[in-house]
Amino acid sequence: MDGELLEKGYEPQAVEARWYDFWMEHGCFAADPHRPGPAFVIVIPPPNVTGVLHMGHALTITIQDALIRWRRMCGDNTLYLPGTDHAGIATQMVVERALKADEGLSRHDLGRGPFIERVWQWKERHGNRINDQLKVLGASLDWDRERFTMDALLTRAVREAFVTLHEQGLIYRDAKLINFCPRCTTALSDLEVRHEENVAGTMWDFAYPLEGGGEIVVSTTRPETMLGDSAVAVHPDDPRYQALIGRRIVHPLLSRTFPVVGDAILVDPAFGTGAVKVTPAHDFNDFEVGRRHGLELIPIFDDRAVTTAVCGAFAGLDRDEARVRVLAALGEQGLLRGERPHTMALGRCQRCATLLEPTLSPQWYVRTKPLAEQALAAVEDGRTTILPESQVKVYKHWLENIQDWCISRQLWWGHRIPAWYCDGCGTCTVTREDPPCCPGCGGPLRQDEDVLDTWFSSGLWPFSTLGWPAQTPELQAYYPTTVMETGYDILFFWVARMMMMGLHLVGDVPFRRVYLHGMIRDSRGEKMSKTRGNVIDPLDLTARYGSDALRFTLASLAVQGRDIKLAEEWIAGYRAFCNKIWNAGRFTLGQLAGWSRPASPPPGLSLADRWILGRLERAIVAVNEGLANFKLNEASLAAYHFFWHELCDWYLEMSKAPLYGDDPVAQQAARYTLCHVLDAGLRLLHPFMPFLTEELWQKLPRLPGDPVSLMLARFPQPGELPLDPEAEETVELAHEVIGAVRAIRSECGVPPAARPALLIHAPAETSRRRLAAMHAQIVTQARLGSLEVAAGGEAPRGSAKAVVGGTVEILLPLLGVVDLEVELARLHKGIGKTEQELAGVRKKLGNADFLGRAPAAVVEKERGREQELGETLSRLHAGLARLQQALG
RNA sequence: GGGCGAAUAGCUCAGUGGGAGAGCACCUGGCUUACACCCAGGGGGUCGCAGGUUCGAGCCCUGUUUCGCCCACCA
Repeated sequence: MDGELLEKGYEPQAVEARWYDFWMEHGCFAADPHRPGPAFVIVIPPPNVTGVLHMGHALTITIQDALIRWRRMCGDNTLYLPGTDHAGIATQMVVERALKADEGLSRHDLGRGPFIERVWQWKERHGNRINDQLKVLGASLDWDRERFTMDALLTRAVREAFVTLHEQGLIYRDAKLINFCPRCTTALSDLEVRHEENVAGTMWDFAYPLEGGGEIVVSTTRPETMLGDSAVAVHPDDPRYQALIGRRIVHPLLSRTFPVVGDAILVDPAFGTGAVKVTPAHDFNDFEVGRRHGLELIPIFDDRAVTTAVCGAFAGLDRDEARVRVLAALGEQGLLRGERPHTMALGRCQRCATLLEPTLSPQWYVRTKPLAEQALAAVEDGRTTILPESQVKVYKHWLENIQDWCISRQLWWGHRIPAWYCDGCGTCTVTREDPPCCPGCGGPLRQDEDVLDTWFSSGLWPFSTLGWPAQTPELQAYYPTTVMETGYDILFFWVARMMMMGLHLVGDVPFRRVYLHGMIRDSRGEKMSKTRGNVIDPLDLTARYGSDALRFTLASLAVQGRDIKLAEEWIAGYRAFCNKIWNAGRFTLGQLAGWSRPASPPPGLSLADRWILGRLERAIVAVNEGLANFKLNEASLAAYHFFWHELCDWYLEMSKAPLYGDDPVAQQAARYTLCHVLDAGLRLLHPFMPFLTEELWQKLPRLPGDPVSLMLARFPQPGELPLDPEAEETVELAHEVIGAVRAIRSECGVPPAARPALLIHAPAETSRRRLAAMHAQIVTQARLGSLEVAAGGEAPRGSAKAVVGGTVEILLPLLGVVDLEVELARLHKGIGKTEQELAGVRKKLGNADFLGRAPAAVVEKERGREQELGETLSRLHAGLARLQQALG
């Protein structure tokens, strides 16, 4: 010990700044696939390269890093692998915006190649900001293994996956209806559609004239799509319309005709007019009707949802204009039959909120059914388990009803689809290596313009990052990974797809365990969003409270399956806890200055020493169990409770007597214990607050063989400390006595400076022995002038009374010190409470059914309570009588 | 239309069959030589509602109300 003094108050900024580089320099994060020991692997859910740290990241990092640090300290061969996602559409939009703002150019002005070059430049300059932010949080990631989904290595994996699936017939190209965003001008998968419910809209009725006279009235929320109608459907059994099936309708605004068809699947005769206009090229249901009846597909919108030439006089209009003009034209012709308010559901673009247009377009798809079956089986047979368990149902339901996955996007930034078309012979070539010419006719080729859905490459992440398709040592040592920790919001987007891809391509599950954390909300439970203005910035919090406090807060609030309502007061509270730890460290280091730490316990451990070691053992069990079961709240709170309310509140105070005293044996024992429990406490807390614990641990006296960093030190394991029930009972008794005296002092208003004489009557010899052993501690902690313990006798006149454990009487003389009336009221209250409790117990014991059917142990326990409460009560009554005597 | 979750102290939440808990807030008293980011003491709850199972229910079952989320192609 160099005698260096700590600052009085804890300043997280200074402490937290100094350790990350230290850990890096000493290679503390580095994984080695050849190392012995069970593997424990977490690959980070890759944040977007464009991303800035938000609360969700802070939570995910807190949980993952706590698990990784814990297992690393337990001796596992850990790998925590970092990396980022190229995030196709998001990144492209960011760079496009910057391009527009800085140079007034669109991506089309630049052209594809130069634009992609710009995105790379942007990524190099601004892209990895989030990595530095992860370091601020203390994430113990192995940066030498950092990956990016567009790296050459991962691009190779994407190519391998695509070609393999294509060869197996699991990737195909087809022209069908797809959700298309007219603003992003790209197709989207079903998952990227944001469903908006209960939108206030309008339902219009209008009449279609029938060829040869008559009309049929249809209802619609999208009148403009009538420009693309190719049928009106009615129910085949509907007597109103049966006769009309097969007749033709004359399009009132365009020069064409189309039929009335009977379709029992689409049409509900009870809804609206019972006749439905059919637009096969812009509605998913109508598309199916079109297939069933061989109807014409008439796309009326281009990829920006502007009406095309087929709309004749209505060409060149956006969707809203087209609606207005069509309604006007129908009105002029006297065909409008009414309108009414109607609530409906709409699909919007997840990214830009634009109303999606179902559009007919050729896209690439993954045939998901066979993949989903494997993913389902792996969860059913337990190769992968999902926590919280409630999410298993959600996972299964989605996979059981899965639709084919549209993986092509009309973007520039992303993995280009490895398909080449020959305009000469019309073939499509999909290969691992770029083909120089058409393998069919030798003619020139053009590559598919589209890129892959970002989630396609994300789906390969657990193995592409480990070198797949090459059989690397990493893949062999670390696949399947151990835990996939992420938010439940991307269960379908990501988790389910990794399961499908990993099982199919690598042949084993990508992870043994899925742990899905909840969403972070504001203190009122609302989603954080820029528009609401309720976003809490984790970096702002770390700046003001420290990363340790933020991490500890998130860990303590992380209850399985629940969203987290985050209020700043929590963080402030755990900031105070950091200060508490700091000061406990300060005290300890002050006491241990110049002391050399023995490797094994010295003789003469006091009761207090043995007691705190017992409490430590229980904390060790709870923290390990909590972490093992992904109950971070239980683990962190167990460590918190031990450190503050057992170590600081009681042990530190009790240790002062031997530490300050002149008995060298007692002093040595106290120093040893103090050092040991603080060390162990820091280890238990380290997964949650890595910086502060490292700072203090580094200053503690070292043992030979100690590693360079706390993060490499051994995590306390259950069963290494002997339990000492006698010490625990003795100290607990003393605590109860001290608590009773303090309560009397406080409630009766005994002046703080007063040092009253305490008399204890304890009929049991065991109690007297225990109290004698704790004599000095009781005197100090209860601030007494003297303490006398006797088997029994007369209570001093005018004393306050409390009873501990049924028979131990606490007698504190108050005559002439305070108003005895106050004590009288206090006693009455205590008696009332005890009576109430006793009545409850007696009621139970008076029930024959309870005696007959409850387990013997439970009955025995209640009998014990009855006796203790009864004894307490009679002693309190005696005290009351005596007090009334003194008053009367 | 299905599925899921929540409802416990003023607030935020733990507590999966036997004595209602934590943190914050509140009240009282204390600058006691680690810490006022602290210490000690205290007040405060018919555990959403109604039934049921059980010797015993905050916890299990049924129904119900309110709130939230997810999934779903009703014009």
